[in-house]
Amino acid sequence: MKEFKRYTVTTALPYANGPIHIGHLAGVYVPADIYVRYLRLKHQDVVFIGGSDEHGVPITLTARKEGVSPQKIVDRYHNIIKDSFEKFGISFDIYSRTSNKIHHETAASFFKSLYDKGEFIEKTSKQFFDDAENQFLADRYIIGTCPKCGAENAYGDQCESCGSSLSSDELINPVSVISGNKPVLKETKHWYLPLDKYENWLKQWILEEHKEWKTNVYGQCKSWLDAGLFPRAVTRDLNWGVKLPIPQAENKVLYVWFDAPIGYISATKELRQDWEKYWKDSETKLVHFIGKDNIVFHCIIFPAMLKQEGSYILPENVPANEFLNLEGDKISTSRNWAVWLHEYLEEFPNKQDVLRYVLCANAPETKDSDFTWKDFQARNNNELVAIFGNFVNRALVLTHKYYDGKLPQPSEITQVEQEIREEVFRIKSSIEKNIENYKFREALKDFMQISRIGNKYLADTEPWKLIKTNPERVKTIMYYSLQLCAINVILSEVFLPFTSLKLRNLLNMGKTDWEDVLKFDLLKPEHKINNAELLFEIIDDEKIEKQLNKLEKTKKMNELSEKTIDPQKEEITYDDFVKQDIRIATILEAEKVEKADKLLKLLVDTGVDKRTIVSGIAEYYKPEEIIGKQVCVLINLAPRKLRGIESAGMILMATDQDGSLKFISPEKITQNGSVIS
RNA sequence: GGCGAGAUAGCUCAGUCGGUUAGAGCGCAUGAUUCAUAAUCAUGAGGUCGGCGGUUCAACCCCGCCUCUCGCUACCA
Repeated sequence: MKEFKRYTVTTALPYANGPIHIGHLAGVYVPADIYVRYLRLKHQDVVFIGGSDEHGVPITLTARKEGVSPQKIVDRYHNIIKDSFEKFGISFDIYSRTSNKIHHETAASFFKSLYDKGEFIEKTSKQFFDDAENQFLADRYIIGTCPKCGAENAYGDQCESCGSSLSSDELINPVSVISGNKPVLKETKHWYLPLDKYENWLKQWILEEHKEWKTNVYGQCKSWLDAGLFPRAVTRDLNWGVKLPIPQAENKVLYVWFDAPIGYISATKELRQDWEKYWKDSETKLVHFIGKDNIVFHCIIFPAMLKQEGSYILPENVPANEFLNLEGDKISTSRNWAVWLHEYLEEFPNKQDVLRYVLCANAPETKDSDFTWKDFQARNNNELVAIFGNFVNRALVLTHKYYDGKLPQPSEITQVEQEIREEVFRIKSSIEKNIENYKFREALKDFMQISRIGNKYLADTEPWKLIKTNPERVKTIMYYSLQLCAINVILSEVFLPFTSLKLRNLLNMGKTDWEDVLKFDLLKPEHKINNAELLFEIIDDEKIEKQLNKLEKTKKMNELSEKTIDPQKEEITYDDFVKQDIRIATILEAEKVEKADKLLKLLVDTGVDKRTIVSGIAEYYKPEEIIGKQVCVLINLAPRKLRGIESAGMILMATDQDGSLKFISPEKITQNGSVIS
């Protein structure tokens, strides 16, 4: 293992288009915070970097919707997010933002240095342009009729009605969101990062030199690298973002994925004059904490940028987590299926550590995991209250009862105490090993083991009985119990910072560092401790019910909104309608199209002729069960090649509420070629 | 269709290099206990390690095929 002099730890920049929820915390910020708190306790030189990602199209859309400037939007969410992190004790050295001047300068000069080296490819392509507003339109700025489900108001990149991903040139009747005008195609120039050129060294660096990365991360990278990389545009036509520092690039900004990771560097710059040693010295260990959606950016694209720039180090590890579900369903911002941090803070005041504990204990380290309120309650009541809180309380209460709150002078040590010392030694090194290998769930279990040992110690030795027969022995027992509490102060500083502080105050304990864990004299005889106070309180069913009801309500709201029927489209004339030549036809043959999940190749008798039509219905109909079926076919639609097969027409389908497709068939057998009007 | 990750106790998850009887926490059952927030401690029940085949003296682990879940990707007129 290579030894490092210092650490640069970054966390994915949350997108400032909404508040943050437990998924963010569990996947990225809690693990990163544990890692960093641990390093600090070991007196390592570390910078812990976070910040808001404030550019990109969705923010401009929110701004437009609300009729305010994008800066207004990001100011709002940046503050909410920053506040949530602070209140949860995520101990960033700096929480910055990409709308800062220093970031704009850093990102622009990063681009410039790659540009000057000739790293980019320039390409001209045609994109939609709004004449009235005199600007190019991102996919998200174009709406139109979805070519798949016919819903209006589909975005240029995705139809929210049927969920299919689109590209803006597919939309029927595209309209500019900004002016309402029909956009025109116009040439525009962009700069591309030729990732394909870096394939060789990326393969060597990841696949050969970083086999120790988590399997999910390594596998995902291998998948991308094996598939082959392609040049990727680093610029966009937009006026919200980092302006290009080159001439003839009016109204062009850096693509948000290019500027966001540079935000880590800008924030470090903002934090420290000597920032360069955290980014350019090979004795620095760079670690990116992210969610699995970000793997390709942090393992392939950002490293490519850093390496080609020339002066930067590459990440040593990218411990990406999977996703956290909520009560069995995917967390979704747009469907409001989430536990928002700012709401939790209000509804569970002073219980930050409970959530930190639950999210760490059940973190999606190796696969998606599920947050349930029942589990939250159980872990609080059965683990934090019953094991940790209870042990500390027992030790404190007994000390007050027998010794008026002063540590007794221990007498002889027995085999039991010797074994406890050995266990603590073992636990400490296990926590170290687990944290250093990003196994925070295991490390947290190790930590709880201290209190389990304590509870067993008390149950086995029964000081409340011995006090009558062997008071000298009790002194040793209580002394050792309190030392275990003191050890908990140090260990919990990593996982449960608020509780750690509270316990430290209860014990009247001074400064400590990580290695003190092995000392069994952190508290000296005669040392006075404060009155016992509970570290955690039981969470009753009522509180949990309340949360479940809240989610139930959200579910009902969503169902209601999903049941809304698309509004009627704009009026057309009879002439418009009769342009479509729709006929009754019979399916003669049907087979699956190879290497396509959704496609069936059909031979239909339209009455006019027999023709081949490729249709995206394979998920809903098996080829053998539809032969002989009569359907409606739009026969004068311009033919188009699909997967290499010429498709002449379109089978009309009804899209049901769940997105499934159903044939429109005549009620009785009807002559093929019959006109539908 | 291609690729990646996963499937182990009722629940949530560990399982190193192939090696004796597959582990933990929670939950459950029984007992002990009363210092402690009905908390604690001990003991126990509970497993075809997703399915089928193969390699091997020996497979949760390696290989092949299949099923299901999640993700990336192609495809959608």
